[in-house]
Amino acid sequence: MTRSEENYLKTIFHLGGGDSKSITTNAIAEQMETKPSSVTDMAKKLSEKGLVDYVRYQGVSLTGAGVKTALSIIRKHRLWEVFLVEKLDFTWDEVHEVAEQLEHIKSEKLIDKIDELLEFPKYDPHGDPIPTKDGKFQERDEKLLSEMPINSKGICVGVKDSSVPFLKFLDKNKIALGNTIKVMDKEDFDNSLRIQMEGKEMRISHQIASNLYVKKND
Amino acid sequence: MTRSEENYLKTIFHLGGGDSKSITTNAIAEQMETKPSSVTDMAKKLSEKGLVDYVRYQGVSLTGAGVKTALSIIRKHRLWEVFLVEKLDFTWDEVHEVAEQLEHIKSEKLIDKIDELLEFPKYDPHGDPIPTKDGKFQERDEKLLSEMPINSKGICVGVKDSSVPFLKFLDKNKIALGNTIKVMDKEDFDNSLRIQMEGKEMRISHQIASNLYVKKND
DNA sequence: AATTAAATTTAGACAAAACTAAAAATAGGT
DNA sequence: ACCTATTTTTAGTTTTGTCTAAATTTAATT
Ligand SMILES: [Mn+2]
Ligand SMILES: [Mn+2]
Ligand SMILES: [Mn+2]
Ligand SMILES: [Mn+2]
Repeated sequence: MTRSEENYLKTIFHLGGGDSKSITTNAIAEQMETKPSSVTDMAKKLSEKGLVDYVRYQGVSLTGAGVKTALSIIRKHRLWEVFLVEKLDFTWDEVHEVAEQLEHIKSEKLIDKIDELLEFPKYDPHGDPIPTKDGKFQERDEKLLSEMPINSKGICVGVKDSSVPFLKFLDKNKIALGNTIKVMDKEDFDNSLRIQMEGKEMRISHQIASNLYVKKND
Repeated sequence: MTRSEENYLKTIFHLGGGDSKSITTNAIAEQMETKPSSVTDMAKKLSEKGLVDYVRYQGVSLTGAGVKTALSIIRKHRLWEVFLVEKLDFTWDEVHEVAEQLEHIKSEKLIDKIDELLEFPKYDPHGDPIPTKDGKFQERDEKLLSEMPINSKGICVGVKDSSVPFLKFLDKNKIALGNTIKVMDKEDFDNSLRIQMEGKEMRISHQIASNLYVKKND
């Protein structure tokens, strides 16, 4: 399994190709910042290896083996992100780039020991669930802050957009995972929200609210 | 800097090419288990980049920049080995293979933080010195056990051969770095030694004695 | 059903890193 | 100084992963 093959499988999974949904070569190319013709080549190769189902002009979806491989890469990526934050004091906007490299290290013992050292975390620094060794996901009942009704309360548990600028913006505005949130009011005009975060009142644009995951209280 | 280029620089350094000594393509090829013609190709490329001095039919030696790069890879390799042993309970015969991968991770912050987490170790699990961030080596006054005079005492500080079979042999015979050693007697016939290790008497073949580094007690 | 725009694949090329086989240079021995 | 064995390089090929440009298929519109 080459690094490139692993990256393709991971991307296809993230685009939903794990649910036997067909993902177009264009979508994959755009996500990976490469050309559709390169994706076609790789689709053939992965199909040969039994990792994807590929029908010409129709797109690809992951086979069982493909899902399993994708999940193992994602597991490694997220565990390394936790490691970097918890053990080496990286900030949550710094970890992704390094994890993109570390996720390709081949040693089952290594990642299992990292998992143990971290005491088997369930979520990564961005609130994304970490698949277990046998490829199970712990889904969480969460919704976007923008979809919470007025007067509802919850806890901030994840980000949808985990780009560096967004994460830095959240830091600057003291918005962190684990914070309590109460929706006070919605502005019809621009869909902005008035909320209480950790008791402190603030105004939040729709852009922000639609990229924050909240776990609703009861 | 590609992974392959880094491996070549590291190998040339280990073969002595850091002291402006010329290393032959054959020697490099043998060490890397590749073909001399492949080494020639890479010699040209590294020469183009100013990392080695290459004279056709004469071999290569590292430039200043080449030494600096090689040392940074070796530093990473050895720090990761310490990490694996100290933080993840790997044995000293398991670490090299994984470190061969980890040494190529590109993040200055990562390796500096690992260094800090380990409290700036000076030697790796095999007793090899870890270069500092600015490329300095802490050499140690050590000699091979086979060269110690009768009745001299010392401490076991490193292995010359760090192959898996040798390391496992040492484990099995309770020979570990840090152990005290006293040379009792030498057998002229086969150059074997009678020694005391941690007070316990044992017999050691020349093969073993010539692959163990000892720091002599003044 | 025919036309056309968009998506996708094919064909051909390229760079990196390796290999094999042939050619060239070096070094040792007479 | 010449011959020869060894070392080293060159030339040409392969594999992986990418690209561009051209051809093909699909899907949408009339
Ligand atoms: Mn990430
Ligand atoms: Mn993440
Ligand atoms: Mn090693
Ligand atoms: Mn070592």
